[in-house]
Amino acid sequence: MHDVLGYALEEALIDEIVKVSQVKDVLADEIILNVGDSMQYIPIVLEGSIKISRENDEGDELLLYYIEGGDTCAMTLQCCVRHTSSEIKATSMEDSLLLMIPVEMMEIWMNKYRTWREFILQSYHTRLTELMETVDAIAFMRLDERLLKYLTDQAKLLGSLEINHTHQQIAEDLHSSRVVISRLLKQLEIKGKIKIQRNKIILDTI
DNA sequence: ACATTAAGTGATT
DNA sequence: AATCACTTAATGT
Repeated sequence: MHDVLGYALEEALIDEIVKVSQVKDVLADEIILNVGDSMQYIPIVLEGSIKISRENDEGDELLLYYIEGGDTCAMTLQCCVRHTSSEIKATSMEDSLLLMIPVEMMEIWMNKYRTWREFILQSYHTRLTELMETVDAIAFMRLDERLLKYLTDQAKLLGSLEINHTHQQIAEDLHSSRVVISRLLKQLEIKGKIKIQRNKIILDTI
């Protein structure tokens, strides 16, 4: 744990974190938090990666951003502090390790530890920056560009050039339809940017 | 061998 | 770029 958080947080705080929080194992593609759920814990990703997406009542989805090692989710913090239910859905992208911190510690540590305040503010900032990046992508990029960005982002995050998703899953993340994604992927394959296999897409470079 | 699920295709809006 | 209707291919039992 020290390797992920130690650089940012002071010793006394880390000691407290160890005392009150618990570690949770999640498997790949597990839904950690659904829209409407409420949170008793602030999760911090120790290992692995989490995907944060928006979802409406019809089940339409849109990927917002990812959370990696050492990061926490701004939206979750928000819904913890205000005791409202979640506006977002969190899904693990691979087997991951989460550090679950009881909500009530949030306020106490905000007053007590400067490094905790900075950690939380920093987290808000990076989440907001990432969110703007995806807004840009949706507003200004053509779908084929967005798709390629999606693929390279996944590859970077999972540290693998192979992406084990069906066209359907990709379509859901990008809020498009399966046929459209299939066709765009075919075009990318013809251009030599990717190779397509069943349940799998391979890029030759990031 | 058969059923199920993923991916490809042509036509239409 | 989305949707429909249909085909083909891959995979599990």
